Amino acid sequence: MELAPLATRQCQDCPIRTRAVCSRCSDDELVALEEIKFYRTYPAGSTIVWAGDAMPFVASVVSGCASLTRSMADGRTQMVGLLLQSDFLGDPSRTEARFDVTAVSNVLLCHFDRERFARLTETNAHVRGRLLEMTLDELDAAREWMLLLGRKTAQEKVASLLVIFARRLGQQTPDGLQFDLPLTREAMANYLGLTLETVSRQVAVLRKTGAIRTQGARHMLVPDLDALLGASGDDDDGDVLA
Amino acid sequence: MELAPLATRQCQDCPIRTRAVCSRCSDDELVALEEIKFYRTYPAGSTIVWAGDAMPFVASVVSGCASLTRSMADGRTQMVGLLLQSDFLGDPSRTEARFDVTAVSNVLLCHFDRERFARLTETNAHVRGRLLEMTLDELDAAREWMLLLGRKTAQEKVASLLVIFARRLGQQTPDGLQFDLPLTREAMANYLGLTLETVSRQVAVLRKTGAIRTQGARHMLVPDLDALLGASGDDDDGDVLA
DNA sequence: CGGCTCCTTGAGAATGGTCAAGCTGCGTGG
DNA sequence: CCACGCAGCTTGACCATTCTCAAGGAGCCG
Repeated sequence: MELAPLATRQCQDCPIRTRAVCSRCSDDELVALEEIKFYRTYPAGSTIVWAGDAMPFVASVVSGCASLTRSMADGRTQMVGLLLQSDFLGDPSRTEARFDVTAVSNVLLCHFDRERFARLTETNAHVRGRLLEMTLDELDAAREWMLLLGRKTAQEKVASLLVIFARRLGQQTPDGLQFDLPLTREAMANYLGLTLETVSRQVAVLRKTGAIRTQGARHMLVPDLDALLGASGDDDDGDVLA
Repeated sequence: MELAPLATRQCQDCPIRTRAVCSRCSDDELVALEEIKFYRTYPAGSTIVWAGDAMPFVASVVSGCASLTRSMADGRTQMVGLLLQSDFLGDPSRTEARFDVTAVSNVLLCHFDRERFARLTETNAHVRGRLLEMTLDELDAAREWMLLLGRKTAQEKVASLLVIFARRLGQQTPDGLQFDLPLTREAMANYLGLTLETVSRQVAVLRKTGAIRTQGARHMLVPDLDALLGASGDDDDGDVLA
């Protein structure tokens, strides 16, 4: 994974160059960003920030998968966002994190000092425009997720999540779309507003009805995405997730 | 309510001048906005846009209350946003509405032609900056709401909603905070991911425990906001709603 | 005084949660 | 190289919260 030492990586070679917050920048704008950026890796399971902590940076996800979660005093927790490659973390104008951010898999972040980044957005229309666009997309995705949380059955919830992963991570094979689940049953439950037992049972049901086939707990094969979509309650493809 | 004929209203006199998307604009920037704005009223219950419709405008809510809802094919619906005074409706870069927008009470909107507004945000840093800020706030609120939908009990959900209204609409009186609910039981249910019967029963429970007093179905008195907050499951005030 | 819409309340059903036991796969250390 | 231990997963039995269906009350307007 470490193609070049992190400290010397150039923006031009960046794998998320075309999709991240910097995607519209010209070469000389990149130079300004390059000056305030720094990379850091987080091992799977580690916490990137705690809700309420000072948030000295914003960042782009270069690789890996991180989750945003919100918890109640008695321990109930809800995942409120999933950050994948090229997604943006943080709010330039907010000094405190509002959610726990956790590395689900090993994560590589491209950080920017928050204050300097905020000042840069004052003058750099490309960054600010792209950030606005990404934020609006995330807002739509969050609202779509509210429909799932408020109105879908356990069966539909699990099917919906599998559809998302099938679309974003799935490899086409003769037998159908194949992928490895990045989340544990517990993390899935936290995303779906269910218990891990219910998730496990509903995966079993989907397997019995033939909507999916499995190899171990994590490896999934979707022979017919439309069948799975049917089980998800999304008639047409009202798309979900940032 | 109609202090001056709508067509002649000046931005300087606007009740939402200090909080809306235009709040940071200088006087000459307002002139540019004034040129592309137009007012329109929507009676309570009417639909402002349907999901999937062309969206030729964006707008600020000058007065009243509107809801964003998302529905499934079989009729299950979930409210995904509530727009109150000074909130912004629409996405300058999106040509189609992604949600049904409905007037809950009589609503007055200050519209801007979407394309011309989008062009204006290219050059006007104050508008774009404020829009980004408002969008990030809404994203936070949507995520807070996901915790409610996914993890709170019916009791906590109803209490949480009443806390929001008490804070945003409540008038302080010797007996406590007083306000009129802008939503029907059904609309509350659609916001909370419950049925209207469950909402009705939980309001009854809150009345019996003394957390609220009522006069008719809609008028509420909250003698002790902290007691209601306790019932909402928010220990400290992890704030909700934009 | 109807005839609405909105709200309340009850009885029974069902979805999903809780508690509990045991399985699987993997890494570590004897 | 095998045994142990642990994290993650599955499955079962039972239970509780919330939903569904149903009937009726309150307030408002014509």
